[in-house]
Amino acid sequence: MSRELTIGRLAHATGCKVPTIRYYEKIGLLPEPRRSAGNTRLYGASHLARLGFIQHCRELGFPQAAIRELLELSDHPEQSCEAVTDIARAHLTDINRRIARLIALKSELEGMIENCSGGRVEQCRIVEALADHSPDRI
Amino acid sequence: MSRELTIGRLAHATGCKVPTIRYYEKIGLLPEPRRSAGNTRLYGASHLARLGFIQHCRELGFPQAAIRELLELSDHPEQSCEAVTDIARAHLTDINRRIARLIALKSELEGMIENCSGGRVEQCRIVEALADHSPDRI
DNA sequence: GTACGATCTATAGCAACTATAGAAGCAAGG
DNA sequence: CCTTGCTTCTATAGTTGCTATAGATCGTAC
Repeated sequence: MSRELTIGRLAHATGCKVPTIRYYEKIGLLPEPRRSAGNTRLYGASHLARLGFIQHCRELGFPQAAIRELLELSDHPEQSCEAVTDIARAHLTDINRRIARLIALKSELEGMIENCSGGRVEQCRIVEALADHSPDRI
Repeated sequence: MSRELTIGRLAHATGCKVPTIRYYEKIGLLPEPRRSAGNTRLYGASHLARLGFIQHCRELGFPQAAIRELLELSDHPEQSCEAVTDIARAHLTDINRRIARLIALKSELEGMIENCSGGRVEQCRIVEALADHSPDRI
């Protein structure tokens, strides 16, 4: 009769795995839901929304600490949203750093692969390049 | 009188941290070195080279399993280097995937930040966007 | 009533380290 | 010779973000 969800149904509704939901509860991202007589977790609409929020943050790559702050902020709608943009901007900076690094790796790897003519490991330019380690090469 | 290195000197020579060197030994990437009378690890030139190889692989983002294979291959120089290029190419594919994903995240984040006019959390477009979770949005 | 799935708890594992605690070694100065 | 102080040693726990496992119990359908 109730519209409450068991953990399995919540998982199905959000695409989040069951152990992950329990994990989010354990680390305090998701509040503990009420339990049925038989000790089964029962979730309401607020849990569904909050888990959706968490998932979207995770998909965007926000670390747990940032998600914790964002949830805290969204729980206090009367505050200024400056802190929210700060978190988002910090994350954006981090993403840009990671992109730059990956692009550098990409070209180094491509160069290595290109130079390899496909003989024996003995003459392999990839192995050679990997072995040639000078600390400030990158 | 010997040119052997203690773990600290090896760390200094490679820029790798001392616990990391012991960790690489524990997981079998670096062979166990001989010990002094007082049980101190003593490394030779081959360890230096191998650690350099490992570090370069790590800098390029190769996962442990790939490094293990690459080391194995470089220990057998008479084999064909096809397996080496396979590993490198697989890693390149992975890097490209990660770049694509990060660029997508970057634009989503940028869009969210741009839309935020900086009022209260209540009206914050970032929080709103995060709360709006539809599974195939990404 | 019984069989099957879902749920429960607690624990261990993954990558790839880093940090900590407490003991023991080693080199140089007084 | 002995102390001071740095290294090194081992073993263990913590990090992030989960995933997997074991064994017990619950809920439901037949």
